[in-house]
Amino acid sequence: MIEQKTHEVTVDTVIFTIRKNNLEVLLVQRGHEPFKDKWAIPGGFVRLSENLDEAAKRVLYEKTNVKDVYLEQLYTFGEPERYPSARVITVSYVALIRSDDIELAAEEGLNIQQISWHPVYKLPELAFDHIDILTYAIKRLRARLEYTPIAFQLLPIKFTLTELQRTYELVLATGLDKRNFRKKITSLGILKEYEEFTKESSKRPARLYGFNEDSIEGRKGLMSAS
Amino acid sequence: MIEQKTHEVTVDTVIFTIRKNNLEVLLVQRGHEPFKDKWAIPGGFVRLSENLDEAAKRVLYEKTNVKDVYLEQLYTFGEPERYPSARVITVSYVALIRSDDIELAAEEGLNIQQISWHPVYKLPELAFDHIDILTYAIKRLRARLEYTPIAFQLLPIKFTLTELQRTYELVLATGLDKRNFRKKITSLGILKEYEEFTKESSKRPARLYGFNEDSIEGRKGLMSAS
DNA sequence: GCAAAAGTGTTCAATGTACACCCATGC
DNA sequence: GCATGGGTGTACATTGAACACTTTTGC
Repeated sequence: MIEQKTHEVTVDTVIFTIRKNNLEVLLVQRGHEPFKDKWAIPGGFVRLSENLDEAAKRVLYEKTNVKDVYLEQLYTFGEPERYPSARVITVSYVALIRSDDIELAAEEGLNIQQISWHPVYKLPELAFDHIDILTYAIKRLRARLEYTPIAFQLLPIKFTLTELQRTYELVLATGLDKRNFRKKITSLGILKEYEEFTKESSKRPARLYGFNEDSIEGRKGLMSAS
Repeated sequence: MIEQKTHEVTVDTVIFTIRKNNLEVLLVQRGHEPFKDKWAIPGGFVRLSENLDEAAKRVLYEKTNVKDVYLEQLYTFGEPERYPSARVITVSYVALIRSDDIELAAEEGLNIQQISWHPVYKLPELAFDHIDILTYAIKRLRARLEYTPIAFQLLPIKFTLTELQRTYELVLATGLDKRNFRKKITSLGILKEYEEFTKESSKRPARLYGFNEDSIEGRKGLMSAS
């Protein structure tokens, strides 16, 4: 690589959602070199006036028009050669959003870029070292899910226990026992029952639940495969 | 703050050891402004030719003359005002070293700096946002200790079970039951027994143990308070 | 009345926790 | 012989895992 005077600092945000019965991630298709036409995790330069979290939030908002979502710093990648012809250090983030909140932004600028969702278990070829970032993001997401009530961030405000279980199964890529799942999740005191039921389905209506905001932090582990 | 063209990127490494029956951290006393005379976590700028881990290793080696120690990236701090008059983003690391390996380096340069160990539960006033970094480092260290066989990194190659337990207790800041501790730790298959015993003590000799390198990764949780 | 998803309990195994006494040594 | 830290086992409680049938609805 060419030696130069400064580092560039970017944030890259891995944005997950549950969509079409899949765990999906938002990617942008690059409109120019390097890695033209390859897919990349949305990111951008950190402005001098903003902190890292703010930069990640800004990128997220620019791409999806959502604010106030779950956002967590993941890891900082800084191999000298990770970016061709410049020293770019990237601070990666993980974000979780509810798919019904989303309104995807068209990418401004000269080259019209594709921006779209991809199932995490069936990814296209990615630019830079983004496959490493994404792999690590999935690992972190799984670890978080087993410790903290984070799945709610991926679901609508009101959801059924079956939908919640499905979310766990999609993220953990495993099957879970229905009775054990319900026993465990209800014993945590993080759910509130609504006196409402699903209607649309042509089957037995399911009770709707929500996340109990009071019950903050520090819970014990969840789930194991069945 | 003054707007400027680039970010600076540093690494700061929180170096822990067990010393004098304490969990201690290595700090340098600053010889100049800003924060003259305040204590700081050892750090340095990331060179353009090295990756982040290499930068952290270099800093560690410069201060302590040790190599090949446990080193893990912690978190990246990037508040615009965290550093006066410049935008400095720091990638923090945690390192664990065996106190008997250490040979503290005198700091080169114009101002002679103090470099010394401090008990983590009795710290001096720190420069910048270093108290935040250190607080987070302790949190991470505790979490790691409960999941992975990391305590060995803080002990001599050969150690007694009492020393190992003491290490857990110092890091977790809690008391542990001797029998339960021994039952648990020996059941993990990560220890090897030596046919050697302590001699120096004026009490009953204790068997020495070592870390079994074969038993790699992915173990279950450890310990809880008694 | 039947197809389809919702809902519900018990048994067993594994793990965690509490707890007290004898042992080997140096002095 | 005594002071000091080393070393050991059992009973109970909690948690996790396996497993199958009844209920409610729309058609």
